[in-house]
Amino acid sequence: MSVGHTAVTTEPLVSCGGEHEDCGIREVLDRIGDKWSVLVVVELAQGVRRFRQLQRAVPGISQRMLTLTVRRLERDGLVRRTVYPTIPPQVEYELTSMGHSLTHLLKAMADWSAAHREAIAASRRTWDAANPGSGIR
Amino acid sequence: MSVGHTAVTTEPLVSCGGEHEDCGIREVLDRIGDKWSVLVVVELAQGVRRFRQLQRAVPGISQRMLTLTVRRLERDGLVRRTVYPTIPPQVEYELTSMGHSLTHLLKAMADWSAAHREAIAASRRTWDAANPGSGIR
DNA sequence: CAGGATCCGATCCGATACTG
DNA sequence: CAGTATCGGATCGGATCCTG
Repeated sequence: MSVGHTAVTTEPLVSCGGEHEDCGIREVLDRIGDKWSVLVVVELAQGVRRFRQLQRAVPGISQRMLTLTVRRLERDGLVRRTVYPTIPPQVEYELTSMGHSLTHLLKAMADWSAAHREAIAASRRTWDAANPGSGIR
Repeated sequence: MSVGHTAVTTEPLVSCGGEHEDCGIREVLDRIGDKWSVLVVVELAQGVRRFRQLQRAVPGISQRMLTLTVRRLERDGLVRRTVYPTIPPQVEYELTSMGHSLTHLLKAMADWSAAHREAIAASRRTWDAANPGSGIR
């Protein structure tokens, strides 16, 4: 029963394939849901980058995390790593075609975020005011 | 090392707004990038659910995590929680309109995952074979 | 420059016990 | 049924030091 509100109930059209429990959503999040991956991918969407260049472009990331992040992206086939045996060493990172396809998904996330950021922030303020000291965040 | 088509470079068209560092992507991931949120949302996309019903529908989730997950979703305005003061207590959870809009994004994630799952798995196998004992995963 | 190795605190999450 | 409270292990990520 609808509770007065709009409740258009426009047919889910969502979820996975019916009664199937999980789609591949968790797999995507396991891959890019960490703290830095999407930021690195977004920067690489601009073009080829070297290691230090990436680190400067992603404020706050440590060498350790940049290394780990870029290694995982390479392992998944989203990023191509090219080493030039020069002195000092030079390493270039760039998105693969699969990496580029991912940026379309990131664009969709950015759009959704922009569209609902205000509403979410407002909902949080309301909820926090109604539930003081709940410990939730 | 080029795999198939190399560098079509179809113009990023991606990223955020130019030189702007971060879009809202990280905000989205901070919200639904945790272990259980998307699974709960996907289940709620099917319709109204009670607490135990949700827990049974999402295999492996503990009461604690279900409570925390559903509370955060409620706080963000993605889920509406309705309490019926009966004995035993009855609580219903359902997606808000904003929650339903999120399912479209989840659909996009599921589609991308399905389209690239094989390629990613293959890339991992190749990488793991070429980098034994790297510790990366 | 581009990392590898190590230490360590913060956080996440599962298991368990208890409550109205 | 629908939670709350507490404990502890596992993982994540930051800081630092070292190397070719």
